[in-house]
Formats: sequence, structure tokens, C-alpha cells
Amino acid sequence: MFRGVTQLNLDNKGRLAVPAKYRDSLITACAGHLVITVDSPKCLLIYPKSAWEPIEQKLSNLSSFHPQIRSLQRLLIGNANDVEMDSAGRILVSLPLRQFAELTKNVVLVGQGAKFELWDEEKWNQQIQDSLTLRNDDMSSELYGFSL
Amino acid sequence: MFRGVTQLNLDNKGRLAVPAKYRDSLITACAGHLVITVDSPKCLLIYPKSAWEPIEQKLSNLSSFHPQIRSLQRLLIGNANDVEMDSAGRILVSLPLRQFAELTKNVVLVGQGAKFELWDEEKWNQQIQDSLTLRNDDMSSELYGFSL
DNA sequence: ATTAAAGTGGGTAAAAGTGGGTAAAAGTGG
DNA sequence: CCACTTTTACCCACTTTTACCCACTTTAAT
Repeated sequence: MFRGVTQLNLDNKGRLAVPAKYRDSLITACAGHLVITVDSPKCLLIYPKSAWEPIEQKLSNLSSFHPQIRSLQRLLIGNANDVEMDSAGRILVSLPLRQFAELTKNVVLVGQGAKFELWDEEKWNQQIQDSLTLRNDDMSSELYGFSL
Repeated sequence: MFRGVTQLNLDNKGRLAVPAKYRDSLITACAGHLVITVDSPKCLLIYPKSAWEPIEQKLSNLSSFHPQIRSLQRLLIGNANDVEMDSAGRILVSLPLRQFAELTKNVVLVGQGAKFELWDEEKWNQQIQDSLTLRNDDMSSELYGFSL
């Protein structure tokens, strides 16, 4: 279970150092093999490869004659990049993915259970502000009764 | 059941000393393992890990295709930091969390039953003033019939 | 086929962050 | 007021991350 936000910097090649606290469990879970794909809105998802493959399988098995499903398949599978943590714990985020998520040098890695999200830091902060506003305004019926 | 307000100071690394009166029950309840996450408005929630995990589970089980739910999942799970009380009873509040809650050196820890809230001292005082005003003005129907 | 440009693997010194400790100051109970 | 406990505010030492560099491979241009 990955959780927590970490502020990180991309180096000049678009690599980030996976925070040390996650490395051991990523080595254990997937020998450092990860998959990066895109998500809405403008962020990236980073999965242990072993966690990604069932999702990809499930997506592939959906009917590809349905235009929306085809779009989703193109989006998620088409953009999925395999990466491997190097000996310094770094992974490379490719240029197309960085462009998709509009990443600058300062990014945030966000633990989300079985996967991570990767955001440009400014966009993350903006999105958090939006979430707080949302929380105070219009609440989904599924959330009524939910308390912290 | 945690209750009471304690004024505390963050050290130069953003650590606070958990008040001694809570330490034993935190050792008993969760072996000193806590989870810190964010809450609206600008404050932090501190849970015994054992109290947090059902909440995270419940939140994870909500549908992640609903944009509002996704936002909340990002907010709460994404920001949830695992911390452990050290031998001096300190816990580290990470920089992103301190930034979120706009914490300065002076903070207040507020017992809230099964969890704590952590506030910047000035913001706490401001919020208390606002609450007193609210109490005299517009009351939620849920509070009618509620007496101290 | 050759050359230049771009991309990437790997390494690491310096900077930043953090774990752990504790003397001094402050708070509390008797 | 004294004795003890707790908290504060720092310090040492170690780990982690940043920001670069060298060298090689791949791609693009000629």
C-alpha cells in the first residue's frame, strides 16, 4: 500500500529518483519493473508491472468495437511505457509522457494504494485546492455518511 | 478517546513531541504508528494507524471513475503519511503536509476522539473565533437538541 | 557511408533531509 | 520552593536526493 506525497525533482533527462521508502517494496513486488501510463486529468500513473498487467489484460478483453472503449485502450495501453529502476533508484519518464502531464522540473509523486500518481507540482497544488473547494460545495451522494 | 488542546512547537526539522499524556495509549493502540493526512480547512488529521486503515479501505472501495471521489481519494490517501513515534516521543510532519496546513513553529494538537487535528496556532485561534460567531448565528439542524 | 545531434545508462560530489541524542528551559505536583 | 517530568532547541552522524558529468548508443541529416 503506497501512500503519501513526495516532492521530487526531474533531472535534465527527465528521470526521477524513486523515494527510498518505496524502493524495497518495489524491488520485492516487481523487481523494480514499473509501467507508466497517462490519466485524466493531466497526470501520470505509475504501476508495479505486476499490478499493471491484469489491468491491461482486462482492458484488452473489453470489446474493441465500442468507440469509447477503443479510445480508452488507445489512451492507456498506447501510452504505457515500461521502465526499470536503475542502481541509483531512478526511473526515466519519457518526453511524450512528460509533455502529456505538462511536467516541469518540480513534480510530486502521490501514493495511491497499489499505484502512484505523478503530477506537476503546480498542477497538483491547484488540483488540491479544487478538491478542497469541491468538498465544501457539492457532495456526491456516495460520500454522505462518510466521516473521517 | 483523545481530547484537549495542547500548544506545541515544531523543531527545525518539522518534528513535534507527542504530549506525554497520550503516549502510553498510542503505544498500546498502535505501537506508536500513526498516519497524518490533510483536512479542510487547512489542518492535518493524525490517526493511530489502526484507526486510519479502515477509513482508507472504505475510501479505496469507492468507485474511482467518479471525478469527485477520485479527487477525495487523491486528497486523503495521497496525502497520508506514515510516521512512527521515536524514543523521545517525536513524530515528523513532512514538508508537504506542513505547507498544506501552513504550519509555523507554533502549532496546536487537538484531541478529537479517535484522532487528533493539528493546526497552526494562529489559524486555530482564528477558527475558534469563527466558531463562536457561528454558534450565535446560523446553527445546523443536527446541533439543535445538542447540549453540553 | 559518414557525421552530427539527441537520447540514455551509469556514476557521484555536494546539498539537503532525517534519525537519534541530550542539555537546558519550562511546566507541574507536592 | 523543591524535585521531578516534559518539552524545546539544538547537535552529530548518517542517508537520501539533487544536479551534474562521462561515455556510449541511437537517430537524423548530409
